[in-house]
Amino acid sequence: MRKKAPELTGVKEIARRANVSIGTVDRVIHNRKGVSEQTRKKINAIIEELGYTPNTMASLLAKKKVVTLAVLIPKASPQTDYWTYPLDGINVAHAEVKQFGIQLDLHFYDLNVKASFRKEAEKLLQTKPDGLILAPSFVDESLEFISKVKASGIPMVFINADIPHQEPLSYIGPDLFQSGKLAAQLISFMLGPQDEMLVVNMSTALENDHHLRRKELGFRRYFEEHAIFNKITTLDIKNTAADALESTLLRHFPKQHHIRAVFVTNSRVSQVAQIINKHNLDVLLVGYDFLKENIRCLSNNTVHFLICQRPKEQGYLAVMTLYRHLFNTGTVEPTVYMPIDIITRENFIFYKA
Amino acid sequence: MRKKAPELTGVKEIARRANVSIGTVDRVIHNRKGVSEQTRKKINAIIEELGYTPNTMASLLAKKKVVTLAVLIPKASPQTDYWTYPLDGINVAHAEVKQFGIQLDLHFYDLNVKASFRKEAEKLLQTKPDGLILAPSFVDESLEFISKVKASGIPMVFINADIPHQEPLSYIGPDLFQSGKLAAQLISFMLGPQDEMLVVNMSTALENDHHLRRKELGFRRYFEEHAIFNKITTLDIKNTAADALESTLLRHFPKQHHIRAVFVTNSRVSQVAQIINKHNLDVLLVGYDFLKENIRCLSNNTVHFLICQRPKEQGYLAVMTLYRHLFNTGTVEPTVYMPIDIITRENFIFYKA
DNA sequence: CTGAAAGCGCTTACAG
DNA sequence: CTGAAAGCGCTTACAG
Repeated sequence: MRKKAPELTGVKEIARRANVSIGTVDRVIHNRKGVSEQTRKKINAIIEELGYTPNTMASLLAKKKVVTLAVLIPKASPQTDYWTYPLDGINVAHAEVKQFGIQLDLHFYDLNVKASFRKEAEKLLQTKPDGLILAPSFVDESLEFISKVKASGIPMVFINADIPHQEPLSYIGPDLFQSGKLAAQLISFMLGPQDEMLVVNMSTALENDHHLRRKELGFRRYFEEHAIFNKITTLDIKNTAADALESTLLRHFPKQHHIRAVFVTNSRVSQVAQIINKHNLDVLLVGYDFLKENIRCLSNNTVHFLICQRPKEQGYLAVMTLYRHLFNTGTVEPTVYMPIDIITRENFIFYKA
Repeated sequence: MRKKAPELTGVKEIARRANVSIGTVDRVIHNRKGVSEQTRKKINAIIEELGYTPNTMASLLAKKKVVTLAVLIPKASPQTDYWTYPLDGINVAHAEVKQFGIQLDLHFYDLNVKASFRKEAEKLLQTKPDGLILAPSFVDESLEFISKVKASGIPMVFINADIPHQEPLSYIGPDLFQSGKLAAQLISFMLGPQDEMLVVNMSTALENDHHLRRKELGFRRYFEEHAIFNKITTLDIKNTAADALESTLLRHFPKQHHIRAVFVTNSRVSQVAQIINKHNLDVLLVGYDFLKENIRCLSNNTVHFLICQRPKEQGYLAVMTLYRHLFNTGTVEPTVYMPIDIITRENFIFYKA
């Protein structure tokens, strides 16, 4: 680690060459008004010639900016720790950028209580953040909130679920349809001519249904595209209590059943696994998300494939995207679909969510 | 974005409270000698009380440090563009940290020419870098080089392949054995009782063989562990020319063959795919790496699974690890096994290598 | 063992 | 339209 050569650099050198003060150079660099066209041109030419790029650290230091990023996502519930992962990613990213004066303002809502979304959204708006990370689970409530955010010009990143026609700064999350197709492909590898399939949509709340629907559509599309005509039955389960689930499920597994595979369209696959295991049914089970219970099912071979879309990375990228946007570092993609990862018993140990 | 409150912070505030100059505070912060035990204690107490952490940007700015990271990896060859990915990752990471005065010193060697490794290694050492990223493909040559690097105290990160007992600052790469097990699991899903399997190790050079061997071992281990006794035949192919490959391969696919699956232990799976396709053999094909030719085989359904270990991320993490080490930001893991990703026709579009 | 001063490269009032 | 000066939080000689 040696010192740089001590010649003049940066604004000073530009100022020297242009025969102006560094203040004027600064004005040109930031396109501020109050500079004659002539000096502006001269200075820009020198900047060009020198290939000058401003020193971010010096700039940040002098500005003493402190920017607040607000986060509004579901809280992790006892039923599922899914939302701990995006939060982890948000915190990791924050650790990397907080030295630039970025602070977080975290808000969590209850996925079972719409009112909690409204309340946190309201609180959040009071603080006038410089950027927002939103998981828009409730469509109507989100739409109302989004319009307010837009009105105040706060840049916004959606994670985990998109809402059409809202055009946030960026959407970072899964392509649900495609993940359904992937599930279908995995199952298709091991499908005999007589085998049937079950699609299980489990959700107490109706408002999340369209997500599950997208996955199911992708799933069915795959077989259509490949002219595979095995029978597929859909099961919509609203009562997800253990015994209700068990009786519903068993009704579809009669003595002489031909069901070879079950596709559970969300992270509740472990509940299905338990029942299938209990009754010793020999089926291939595919579901979603790298959760503790699900990993356990992978280990004991009751779930065979988990599809996962890097929830942690979604949180990480959301912060980084806002950082890049607010500090003018690099460009921002309007849509970032996460890779669709396949997790099995043999590769989950190295997976990092 | 508002200004911070204008109270004193950092070294100045500490100095004020301790009734010393900021110079003395600086000495204590960096454990430099020349401070009485008494003042040291007093200052440390205040630092503790304030929960002070130094401002990295200010520190970096004042230091004007420029640190050089040397990179020694294979060059991408016409046969395979694999090594473009780690390089991509290295460049992305560099873009993120170059504002901190980090520069790269890139060196590439030819995987078919050991002498090229020696030569580049020699050149690299002349420049006395502050850190090194090494892909140690040739074991003996690497060992020699590593001992020199160690002697000069340069911190070193291995990527893509490990060398036992060298204890670099960090190894970032795959667990080959485990990836072989994963390949076995994928194949096992679709294996009938009479089905046989083929393991194909393709390599002109002997020195890379132990890598392929590790994968094969993992592959075989899986079946042992699960008491699956389908026949597995190994094919070691040194002459990888198209026609030689074809005739060797065909010898193992007689008219009444029972070979259901072929596991190619490296990225040359597309060469096998071509032959299998040409002769209309109906087998499941599993291989390695997210390369253009391989993706094409995924698309036309001649290769079914590609196993991939994020070469780009390996490069990215290598730079970040050295950065963290040299700038004392965060901790460094001695071994970082990459996730073992499964790529199929239905998820490769969102994969980012 | 300690302090005062200059400086890193940029930004921000303020003065003219 | 332009310049001179102070300052961001830290580091580095240098002086004592």
